Amino acid sequence: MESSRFKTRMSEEGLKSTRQRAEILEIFLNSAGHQNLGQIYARVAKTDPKIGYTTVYRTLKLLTRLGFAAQRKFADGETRYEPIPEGAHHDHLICLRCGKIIEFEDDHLESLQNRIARRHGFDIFHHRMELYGYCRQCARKKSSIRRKG
Amino acid sequence: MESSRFKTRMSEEGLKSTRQRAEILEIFLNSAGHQNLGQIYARVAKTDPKIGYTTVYRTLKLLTRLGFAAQRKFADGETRYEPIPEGAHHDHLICLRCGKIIEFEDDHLESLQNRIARRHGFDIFHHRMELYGYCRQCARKKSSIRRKG
DNA sequence: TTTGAAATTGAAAATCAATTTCATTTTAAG
DNA sequence: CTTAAAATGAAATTGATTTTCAATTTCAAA
Repeated sequence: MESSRFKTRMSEEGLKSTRQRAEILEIFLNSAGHQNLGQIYARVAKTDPKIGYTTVYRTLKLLTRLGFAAQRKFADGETRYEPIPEGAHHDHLICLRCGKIIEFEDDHLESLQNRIARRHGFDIFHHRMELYGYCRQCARKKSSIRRKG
Repeated sequence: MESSRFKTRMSEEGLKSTRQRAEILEIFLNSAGHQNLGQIYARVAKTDPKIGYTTVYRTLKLLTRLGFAAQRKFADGETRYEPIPEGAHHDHLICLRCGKIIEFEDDHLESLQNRIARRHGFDIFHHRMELYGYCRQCARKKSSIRRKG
């Protein structure tokens, strides 16, 4: 379970386990990925209105530092958090109409990146790749109320 | 010349040509790409201290809307502007040590993106791709004072 | 060339998310 | 238990971006 890994990691860092941190992790992991702080706070507050926004902010920052969460900023400028999945690195497809965010993995992309980096003498640590457009459903409807991006 | 294209476009939009706008475009085009507002304003102010920060801000926004500039936000969160180059779309390699930003084009990348998008039923309008690591010079030195990213 | 409505400018103020402060409370090691 | 260190939460601060507004400038029409 993630919550015990979280406790272990906190202990290792000389940090303390608190009810608030446990609740925030719990809620964060059990809700859809790619939410902003306000959304996460709203969920937390619904469960426990005593927990402050600041604590949610600090806990998400901590989760990010300890590798349980990743902070994402897509082209709309909002800061979102997603639980870090077990598997490999992934990138994102983002629908400009409905806001849907889809994660994908692609080995060819990874190797192509390495080839490009080598060509320019770079030693790559990480990357960011986002594809913006219309998802299948939104491409069908041809209305054009765009969001984000 | 870009400045006359700029005038034409402004006229088309019912906007007015001003000394300030002309100077800002001039300075923007004649300095290195990928600068933030503060840096651009500093250059403008050196040429003409009467021009206000707000005007530089608004003009860069206008240049972006009219397609003369592109706004970029890399992983360090800073907002930068680059002149929009004639040629094809390009992506970025960013050095985490010295901050160097290199533009690159790669057709394979473009076609791979389309393949990925198709696989997920997306219709792609634009994308963002950034590779973060050490440039050749910084990879040689092995010091580790990281910046951005 | 003059006129005047509309647009622009620039300083200051407002906004807004992100972050810090600080008094109080809680945790957990000894 | 004790108690030092850490965490909490409300409020304040920061810093970048954006808006406001009175004064100025542009430019199309007369």
